[in-house]
Amino acid sequence: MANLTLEDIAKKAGVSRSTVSRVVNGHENISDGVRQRVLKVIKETGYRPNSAARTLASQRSQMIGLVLPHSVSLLFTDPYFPQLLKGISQACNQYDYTLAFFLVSSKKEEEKILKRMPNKGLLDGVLVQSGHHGDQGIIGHMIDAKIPQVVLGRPFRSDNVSYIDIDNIRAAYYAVSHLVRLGYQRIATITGPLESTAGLDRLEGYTKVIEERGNGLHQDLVIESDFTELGGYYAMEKLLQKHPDAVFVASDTMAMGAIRAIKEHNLKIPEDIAIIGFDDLPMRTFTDVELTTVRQPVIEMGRKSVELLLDLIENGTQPPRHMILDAKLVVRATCGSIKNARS
Amino acid sequence: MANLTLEDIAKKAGVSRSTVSRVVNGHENISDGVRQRVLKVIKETGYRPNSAARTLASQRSQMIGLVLPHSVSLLFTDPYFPQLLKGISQACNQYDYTLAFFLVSSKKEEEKILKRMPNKGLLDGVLVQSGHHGDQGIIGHMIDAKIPQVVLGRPFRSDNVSYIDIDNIRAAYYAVSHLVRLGYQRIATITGPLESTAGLDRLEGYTKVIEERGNGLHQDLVIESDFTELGGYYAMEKLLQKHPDAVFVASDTMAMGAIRAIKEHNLKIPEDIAIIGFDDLPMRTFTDVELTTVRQPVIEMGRKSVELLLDLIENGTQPPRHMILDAKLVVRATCGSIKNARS
DNA sequence: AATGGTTTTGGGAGCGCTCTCATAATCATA
DNA sequence: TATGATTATGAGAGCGCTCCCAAAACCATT
Repeated sequence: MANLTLEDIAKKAGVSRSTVSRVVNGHENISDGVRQRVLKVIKETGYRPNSAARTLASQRSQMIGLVLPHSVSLLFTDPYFPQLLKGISQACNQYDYTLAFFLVSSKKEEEKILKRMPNKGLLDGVLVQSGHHGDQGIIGHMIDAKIPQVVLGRPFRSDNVSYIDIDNIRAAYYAVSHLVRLGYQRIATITGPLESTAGLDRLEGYTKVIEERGNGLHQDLVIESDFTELGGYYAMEKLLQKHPDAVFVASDTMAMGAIRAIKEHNLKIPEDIAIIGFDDLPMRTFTDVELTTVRQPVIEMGRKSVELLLDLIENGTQPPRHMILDAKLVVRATCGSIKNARS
Repeated sequence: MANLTLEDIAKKAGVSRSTVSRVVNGHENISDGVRQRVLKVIKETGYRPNSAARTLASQRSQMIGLVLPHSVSLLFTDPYFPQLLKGISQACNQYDYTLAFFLVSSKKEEEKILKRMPNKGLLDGVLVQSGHHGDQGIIGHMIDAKIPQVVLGRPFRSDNVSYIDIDNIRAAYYAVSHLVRLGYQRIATITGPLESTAGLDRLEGYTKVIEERGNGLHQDLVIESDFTELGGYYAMEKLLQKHPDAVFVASDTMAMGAIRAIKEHNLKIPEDIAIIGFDDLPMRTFTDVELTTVRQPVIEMGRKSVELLLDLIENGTQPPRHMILDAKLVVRATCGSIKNARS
């Protein structure tokens, strides 16, 4: 009963190995009688095909990798990742692919992983979380190794690579416009790290609105931070000295830190300072803040990235494709209402 | 340059396939000259061994699976999982194993995954997150398929399975004892789901302390919940009617909910109600609460579980092993001090 | 120089599957 | 019933590696 092979099943069913293979893989042109007989033997014996042999013969592993580079491993406790993983997992399960997970927590690990990954017969393709300068190494490595690849988040050099992302510039533009529309005058921003495209683009959206408004862009209302709660806290501490009446914070996690700083100064949200975040993570799981924020469709992004990658695997790498998903502003309590802003 | 095989390298280096294989796998008894020559060719050509062929020939995939069953997929946004994943990943990287990730988000997915996983040549072993009744199916499946397995968290039937966990009874006992020592009189508890061993054991630790104290166990100070923030919130809402002066909450996430409820009633922590949580998750990333809690060594648990599994894979499954790690009480602000409790 | 022991190398037989090609069975049509 | 077209099945050649066994090369003895 231990480890049956196709050949064993074939013998028991009185057919050839090829025929059993056809049944297992659901090919056509099998007479019904034979199929039933083979299926019966398979069920009785509990036969499971050997994945490695399959991979070797077919040159397809039915497995894709997800790489979270060093630059994001620090942020890994952010609820963004469980969501992403959920979307990716669901798609993998749906399409019968196995997901190999690579969390790179140090430069040393990166080397090891990069050595192991391009092995033929291991992965059919990879998803790489990106957005940071430091990730170009991994992305380039995959290109060199000719492994089909989809990058999550626009990478810095995107001309020869497929990626999926939202339009961060537009989303930020829309969020900040909302603050303008509500009548806020001194609108500040806490940005993500500016070695990330997300950080850069969200700042660009902000800048665009402020410049269009025509009152001029105050550099001291712009503070770069790092997508962490603590970073948001310190950035807000500094910002409070400049007395903004609204802040566009480039991530929900940083927004939590900013809110903590504001509360410590006994200021009220949104009465004294309005806040808009970015991500729409399930923060309410941990806090009671009704954060106005930009919703990133994280789970959907995970799903779509898998679908895009599988398409790339099936149909060759043709010109790289760029998939931009919609983000939308979710208005809750922290941005205040028009009435409030005017009073 | 495309896909070189051992044979190609052998030809280029003027040796046999076997010799190249020996060099690649770091075997001994290779003359230095030959080794250098082969290594040089490998470097020049960028040769990478074919994983599938290796697996097929050696009957080892160097890959382990991590299964998060349906019962935990709902809790997956809990920061517990990123931490666990981090520990597991690090160990996998260290020992040159690849991690296959299976998040089961529905019964239907479970079937598919269980069909795929026991394939020979896919996984050398699996880690199964557990603690719930519902997971016995998956655990049993692995036993039947004779796949080496380590369960994360004591499963309900643990006699024929290896697992790793902390001593939840002792940890809870210790935490509640601390509250007693501080002088609290009406100590309540919000439990985890009682179809989980963790929920059950933490309640048992609580019960033991209360009974030993001799004032009797008040059933209305015990409320079962579900490890979510919202669950903690509602449980606390109910509990507040019974006027406890301290609450042992069986998870940090629930504690956050409980704290939210307490604040809404304008009660002070710890002056009016003391709180002890469980997990020591990086909650301070999201809130400013200085939560007294029981630290689970989650990352270490991840690491150790991999080591245990690899040991099982190497040395056969012998009698199942049970590894119990230490948890310890981390005293912060929410449990109050002796002074405070007496005043 | 012959003997026996130790390293180092090569050859071959799989591992269990897929996939093409050839053959056999079946069917429809004249 | 013979003919060709169609469908169902089998045989064989790999996929690229590991690992055992035998042969060759090397080494130190006597």
